[in-house]
Amino acid sequence: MVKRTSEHAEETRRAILDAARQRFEVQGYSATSIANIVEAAGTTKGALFHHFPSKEDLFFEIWSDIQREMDAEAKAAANAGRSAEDPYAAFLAGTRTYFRWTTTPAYQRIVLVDGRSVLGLERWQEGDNRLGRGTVEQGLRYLVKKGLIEDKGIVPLSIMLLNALNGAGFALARGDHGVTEESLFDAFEALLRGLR
Amino acid sequence: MVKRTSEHAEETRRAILDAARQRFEVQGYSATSIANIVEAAGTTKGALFHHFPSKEDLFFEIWSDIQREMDAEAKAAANAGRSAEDPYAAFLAGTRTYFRWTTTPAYQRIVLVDGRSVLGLERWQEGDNRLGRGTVEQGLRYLVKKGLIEDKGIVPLSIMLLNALNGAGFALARGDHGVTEESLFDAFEALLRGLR
DNA sequence: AGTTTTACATACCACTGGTATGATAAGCTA
DNA sequence: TAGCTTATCATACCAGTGGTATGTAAAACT
Repeated sequence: MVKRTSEHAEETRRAILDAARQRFEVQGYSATSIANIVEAAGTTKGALFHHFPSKEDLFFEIWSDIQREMDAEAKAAANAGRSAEDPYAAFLAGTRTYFRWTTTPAYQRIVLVDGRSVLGLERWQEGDNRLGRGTVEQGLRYLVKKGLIEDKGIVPLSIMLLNALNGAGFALARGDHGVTEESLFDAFEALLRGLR
Repeated sequence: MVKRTSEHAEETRRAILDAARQRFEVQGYSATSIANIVEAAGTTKGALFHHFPSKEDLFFEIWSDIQREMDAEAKAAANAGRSAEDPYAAFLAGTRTYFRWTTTPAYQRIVLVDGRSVLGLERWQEGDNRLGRGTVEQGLRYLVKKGLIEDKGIVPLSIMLLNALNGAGFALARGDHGVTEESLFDAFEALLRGLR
């Protein structure tokens, strides 16, 4: 006998989201079937398609969740990292948090690898601009205000710095020869401070 | 009546590669079915699976071809761009060629988007290191030799610069607000020259 | 001339994401 | 409370997928 209260429906929804997130993270999107997900979630295809219009939409919701979590954490780190002595400190604290995220399997697999191919350019751009990049841009504007960076080309700069960190995260996770978290972040800091 | 000479076999193989490359470029990997490819190539599944062990292997061969073409062109541009006055010139010429490639649908869709998810981390890393990044590293070492850059952290730097260009290519292709080829490459040049 | 190998073509297979249809409990209205 | 609607699933089914097994004719080789 199955319950049909709205609270229980929310439980089902969460179970599906959690199971899918875990599978997407370790197996990737295409290797994870709907049957896989509902089995792990202890429910059926009917429930999944009742709560989500398609596998792609389910993925998008998980993708958005992760992006939001990352963004909130990075912003918090930036705020906590403010320093009277070094105006770069807040920005660097935020980017370091982001960098750490790019080394996690969840962020790599779901956001950086599969996100690009599953969601089209359009939705990817939307989320990308609103979250990660917007935060970097904000940080750069602060540095401009402090007179540490020229104010032309902030958008191009934010694009490049963010992607530089993405690549660094992968290199670290792959264990590329001759890279450590510190050496990577040192290089990033050198790039940033070189702009003065 | 079908010919069975080895030359004709090579034609068939090429027809499959060409058809697949075109479809992968405009539709992406997962939206392109084997049936699609063999229809466009004017042959059958039997022929495709005779020449390629799997759809993934077929993709890998196309991916490798594109990477090689790009790398050869970038190296040629770097050689042609050498200048007695500006030691950065050769490096910038090479990276600009790479940047142009990152704005093409073929490179974006096949190498930067689908390549990451279709091939695993392993094969992706292998190709990435051997081609694109190796070339950047080589260029950076030259700048070090000229005394323009500190010699610590060349590997991290090459990782970041290459990925910075990747992101720039996407931003340009997507028509992100406030980005042009020149503004992007100016920002890149600023990052590089800031390392002095 | 006879045998093996190459180069396909065709028929099938388990499985995929998605849909249509049921079914039952909860909520809502009169 | 009776009767109707809606939310929440469950099940049966579908066209299409990548891949395999089998068939077949031409070429190459002995």
